[in-house]
Amino acid sequence: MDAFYASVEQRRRPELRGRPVIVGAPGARGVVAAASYEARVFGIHSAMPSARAQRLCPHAVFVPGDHDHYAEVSGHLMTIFACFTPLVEAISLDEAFLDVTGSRRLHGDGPTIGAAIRAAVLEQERLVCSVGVAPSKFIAKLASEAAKPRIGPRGPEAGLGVKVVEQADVLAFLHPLPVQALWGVGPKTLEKLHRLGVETVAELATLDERSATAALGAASGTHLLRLAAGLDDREVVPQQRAKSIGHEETFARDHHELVSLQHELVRLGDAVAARLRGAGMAGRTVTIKVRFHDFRTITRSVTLASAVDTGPDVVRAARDLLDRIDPSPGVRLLGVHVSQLADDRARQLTLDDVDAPSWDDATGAIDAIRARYGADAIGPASLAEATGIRLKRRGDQQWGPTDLTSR
DNA sequence: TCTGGGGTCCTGACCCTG
DNA sequence: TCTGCAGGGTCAGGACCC
Repeated sequence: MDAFYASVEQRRRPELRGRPVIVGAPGARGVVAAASYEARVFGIHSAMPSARAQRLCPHAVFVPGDHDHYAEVSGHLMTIFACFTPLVEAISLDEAFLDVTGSRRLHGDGPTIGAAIRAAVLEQERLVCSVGVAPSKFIAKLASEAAKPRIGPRGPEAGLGVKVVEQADVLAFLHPLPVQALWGVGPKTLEKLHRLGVETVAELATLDERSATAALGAASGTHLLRLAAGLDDREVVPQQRAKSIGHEETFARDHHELVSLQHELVRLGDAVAARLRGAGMAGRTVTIKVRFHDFRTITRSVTLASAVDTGPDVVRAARDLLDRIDPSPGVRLLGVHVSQLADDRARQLTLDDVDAPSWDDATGAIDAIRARYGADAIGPASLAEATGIRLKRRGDQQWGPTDLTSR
């Protein structure tokens, strides 16, 4: 999808159409989640600090993110895609790979299907998307980038909409691209490649395997060499299961004391546990992430004897890890993640589970109350302060703190 | 100039076990 | 009983993606 979050906001608020729109949190610690093409004219792009975006375009409209709504729209899009093939692999809310090999008899060749998908998305969702048609996932991804609108000297310019790269044209398409176009080449890898004198994909393709793996590591080096040669045999895999679930939050003000961090930990841990139960999963490894004032980031994890999915269990494990951290330099971010996920029916019972009533009974009741009255209707007693309970949940502002005075 | 949040994957160090 | 080794699991950090 093109500028997905911003386009969705412009769709539901017509007064924003044609104006520079930035989805994200304004303020010192916010970043841009998405920018409309009108905002991109000013050099604004996603992941840019909001403060800088505001300087570049003071009249841009900042819109707080609404993850729940984007997820709902994403569901509609995936339903459209599924009309063309059952092999749909969603890679984010606004991108998906479709294997249409078996759909050609019914719907036509790749370019025909690509054009039909664009038309269906425009007609049913009033949103614009770009399609890459190619023999492999990674070339299709690059082709879709090439099909997107771009910023010209006179503002946003329409893109191709559908870009087709036939098997015979793969190398001609791929090799002139800058090496950072490859998936897996970020700032660090780019720096290493530049040290080897590699600027383009063609130059990477001429590198011998020993030099590549020595500079980039065995897995990364081999992988990038294959991509540079146009080789990618990864299949489209529908409905991949999540491997971890977590929440993290940057605070409007740094925390210097363990007590206040413990409160945040309860809030985050309870939210993660609720999502685990919502997904019907439980996890064995609990990880906390702490980012200090100077941006130094550490993680601490523990693997439990059995998988957990209740707030108290997740928080207990996370709190043991947090208690070993010295927050006095100032903590700007705290996160709680659970991994090594398994179906919660596979959860192993412990002696604690024999006692009645169990936390299973309580969490079932908590989930039922939240389903009926909202996520804030019930929460851990330790959070019920004078300010009231405020639970972190998916759909909350996700791109930075909203209010520098709220905490 | 200041760097979010939700993820995945890889690497290396370390420990335990056979 | 001690030592060396290989393999697997855990832990921590880093890089990358959208």
